[in-house]
Amino acid sequence: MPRQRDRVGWAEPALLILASLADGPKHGYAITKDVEEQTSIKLGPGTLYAAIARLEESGLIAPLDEDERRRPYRITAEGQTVLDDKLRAMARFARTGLTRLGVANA
Amino acid sequence: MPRQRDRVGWAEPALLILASLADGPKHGYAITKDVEEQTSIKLGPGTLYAAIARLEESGLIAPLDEDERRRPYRITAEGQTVLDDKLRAMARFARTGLTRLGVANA
DNA sequence: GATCACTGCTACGTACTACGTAGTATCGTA
DNA sequence: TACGATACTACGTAGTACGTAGCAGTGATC
Repeated sequence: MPRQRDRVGWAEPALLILASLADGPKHGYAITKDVEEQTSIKLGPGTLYAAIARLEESGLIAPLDEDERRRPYRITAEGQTVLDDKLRAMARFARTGLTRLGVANA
Repeated sequence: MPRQRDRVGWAEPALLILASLADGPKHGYAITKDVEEQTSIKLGPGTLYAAIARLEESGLIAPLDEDERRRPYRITAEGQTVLDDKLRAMARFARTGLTRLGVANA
């Protein structure tokens, strides 16, 4: 799916959300803001809440007590494991790619 | 899109292809093999050639002389720029995420 | 005290695209 | 000559990213 400006996306919403929750529990809107700060990627509400629902269904995140205006979520142990795996793979991939590009600091 | 085993994908085919071509020109099948070696991600032909077509259309990769059995491609200067940006963003994101997870080597 | 901006989420439609499977053809090799 | 690897085309399905619109509560400002 055409991501942001060019067609080459590097992270899917689910991963962005997981990484955001790795910092501590947050509700949807706070996740959007955090992701935007960290990555400059703006998740629209449609994208965000759909992805959250799928993550919850997969058991990678879990809902907390909801103050009827906010729906906070936390990352589960399984979510942490998955996230850890993915981030390591990403880091490895990025390092290799930068090396291939001939970038010094890789 | 459900990626591989779990639902949390970390790299889109377009990026995998770009990174593979950063190493030098390759034809489709060789890209599949390279990506699989580097990332354990298997790109089916449908996914692969569709993504290649889009990358070519975007000017991020360009075709080379085709030996009628193989269609080799190279990464363009614009492709290198885009790839460099994405990989740096990925590396930053992965580092931040691992830190948040409390991982030592981040 | 009406308007405006921000917070926070729901609902919905569209189009993209990841993925799998089947099929075609060439080549090497045992 | 039959099998496996190489190399790509064609096609259908369903998942999902993304945008827009809408609704509601909370301030701040004038």
